[in-house]
Amino acid sequence: MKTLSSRYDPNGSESKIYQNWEKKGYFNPDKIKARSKKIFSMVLPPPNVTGTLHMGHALNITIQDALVRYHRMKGDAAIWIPGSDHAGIGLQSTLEKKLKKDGISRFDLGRDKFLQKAWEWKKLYGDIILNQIRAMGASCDWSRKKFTMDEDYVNAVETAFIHYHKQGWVYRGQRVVNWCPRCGTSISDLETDYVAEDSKLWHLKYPIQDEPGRYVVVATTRPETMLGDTAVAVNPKDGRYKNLIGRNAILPILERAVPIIADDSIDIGFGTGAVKITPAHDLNDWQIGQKHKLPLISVIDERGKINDNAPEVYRGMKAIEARQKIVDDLEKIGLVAKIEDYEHQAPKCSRCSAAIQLIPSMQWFVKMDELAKKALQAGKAGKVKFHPKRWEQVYYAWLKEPRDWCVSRQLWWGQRLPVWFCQNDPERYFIAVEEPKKCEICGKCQPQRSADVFDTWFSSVLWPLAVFGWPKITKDLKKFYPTAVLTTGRDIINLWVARMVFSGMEFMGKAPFAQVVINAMVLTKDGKRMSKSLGTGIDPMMLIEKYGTDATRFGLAWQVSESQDLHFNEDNMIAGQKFCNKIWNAARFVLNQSEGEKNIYSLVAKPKPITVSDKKILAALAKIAKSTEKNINKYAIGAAIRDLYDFFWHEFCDAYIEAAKNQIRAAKNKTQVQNTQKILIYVLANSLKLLHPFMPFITEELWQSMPLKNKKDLIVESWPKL
RNA sequence: GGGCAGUUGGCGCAGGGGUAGCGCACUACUUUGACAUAGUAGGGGUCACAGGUUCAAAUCCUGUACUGCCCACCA
Repeated sequence: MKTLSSRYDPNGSESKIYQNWEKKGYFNPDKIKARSKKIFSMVLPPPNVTGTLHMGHALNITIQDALVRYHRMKGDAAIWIPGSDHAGIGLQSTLEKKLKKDGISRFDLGRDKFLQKAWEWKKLYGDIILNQIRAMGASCDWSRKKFTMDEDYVNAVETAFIHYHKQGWVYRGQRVVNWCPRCGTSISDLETDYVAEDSKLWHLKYPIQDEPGRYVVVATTRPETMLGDTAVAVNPKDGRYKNLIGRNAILPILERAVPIIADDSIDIGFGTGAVKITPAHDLNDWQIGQKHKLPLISVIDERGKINDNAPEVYRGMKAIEARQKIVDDLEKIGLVAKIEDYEHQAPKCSRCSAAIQLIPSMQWFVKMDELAKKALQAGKAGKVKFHPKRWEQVYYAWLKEPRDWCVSRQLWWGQRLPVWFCQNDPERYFIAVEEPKKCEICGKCQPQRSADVFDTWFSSVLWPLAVFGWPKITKDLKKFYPTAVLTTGRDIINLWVARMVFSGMEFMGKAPFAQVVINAMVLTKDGKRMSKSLGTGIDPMMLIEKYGTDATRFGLAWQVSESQDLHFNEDNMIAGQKFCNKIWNAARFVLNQSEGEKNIYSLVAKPKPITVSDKKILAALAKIAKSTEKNINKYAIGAAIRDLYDFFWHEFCDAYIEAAKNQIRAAKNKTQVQNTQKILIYVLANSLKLLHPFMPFITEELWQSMPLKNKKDLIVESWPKL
């Protein structure tokens, strides 16, 4: 083994080893013979093609790859499907930001040209991402990779929508939605971040009609919405206002009369106990408006500006500008009773951070009642289990009271709704996948397809079905659905996981995965969120170049514990690098012992211990094999790798290898020497197997040099049974 | 406002009713035929705080403080 240098260098060998695995088809279970009847299937949560992979992805890939490699070695038909997500609003807003730097808006380009640019972006980043996944050593089946806008995937999306439509769960309606004026689209509650902002609570005096000098004082954080007020509401139990109920207040400036109504939902203790009601621009007010049949006066448009329903002086102003002007104008006429400092939770677009406006808008919805019930039942029946268990609370909390799902977005990048509007009667529409030859409404016109696209998640939630060919009942779908385990971040339990469960239940009658593993979140060393914009992000590729893939994977896995977020520390990659070196050199020593001898040892027969050290190391090996398996089955990969480290470094290298040197020196005959050598080979070989799921490259490389009989590549070797 | 986590040596973390552990960093010695990205030996912690249960608490219970995350339409 003179060819092995005393330092392990990952850079030369990793990509060659990966190519060899891929070439031999090991990632595709159709190409290798399963040794067990079990099937282990998994889908990679598809990364967004918005940018490159981050440490969170790296951790997730490390964990998943360890799982799939373990099961492959167990002899299961193991499959792991890779792919990527078109990330509707995410990519569109990223691309628009980039265009803006060149002074171009998407409207300057037009839909077709913009989409062309989006596809170029997708190609560029999609390829980068796929190469990153490879560099991580991920043993996923590239022959089956998917993208959420592949032709067959779009078909799956449309099929799902039409199915919901046939069930009567799809409806179109005007609702107050979160609207991002920058992205120009509705966004969901889940895409809205609330940011604490120092603001004011303005107490405004609304004169009572026919009673000069009397006022009702309302408290608001958004005075500009006063332009669209259609009522003032008080709690019916509130003694202060009892005699005002049923009368009218006059909106100042506008001189418009609005009724004073009673509603139980009003909190007597907050502000003044009287609330201005703006059904068009507030969710709560919308509901009150529905209940009391109040008119809807929209005063803010889709660009976040005051529209023509407002007095001329305010028209065209941004909402925030109008706010100041209205307060000034009211102060001039003495109708501001009080201004309090107030910390307001201001809604922001989670994609672009623009201030969200609530505006009424025509959108498409999917009713959640039946679907949420299915996901809830799947959980309660134990068909979907969370690790750690406590995350199921998040899942249940949301499913208990889900809002109907607004599935339409006013974006360009995405799958378009299969909805067609009649040109002669634009309020009427029908649903069809293919471009219709004639209008199903009037029979004459050439109907126009809706410009809306689906919410990104509408397609993402079909991932575990669509990657296997659904809606076609393919061989893959039959064989690999449902998957075994989903590993993902806690931030998308509701957005993605819960909805995948009901999609699977609805379309396949089975939950799409039995286990959900919620990974630790990778934070900076100081516990801050890693983000490119803050400059706190770390590129996993940089670590791979610096330390090698195995060391990077080791460093990540080493830091993982079940319950904790992970404060990323690069020192752990150094530990990984050192560990690789340790494995390398231990192997060098062991292989030197058997120099010149090839293909002589068999792992089938366990060697006989002679000395106390022999006994100890064989017992320790049996123990670590058992605990590693147990840890993997519990998804405790951090515990698994930490125990393996201790075993290999301390019990094998520090204790046994040192003892072996003495044993060989002190041996009375050749048999005794050979027995020690045999144990060294045996323990090393099995250690390489146990380490392989976590550190695939160095273990495979060393395995190639092992003097073993009937050896296969390590990736498809059998998991040790000791 | 509700919920969930965390608080253990300088840093990052594991453990978990009965002499406090790991990696990195630190100190001393060692280039001996696997490895100086190493070995041997060592220094360093009243396990956030206050009560309680117990023969025994870092570990279980209650409360407090701080940190972080999630959920929620409080105008």
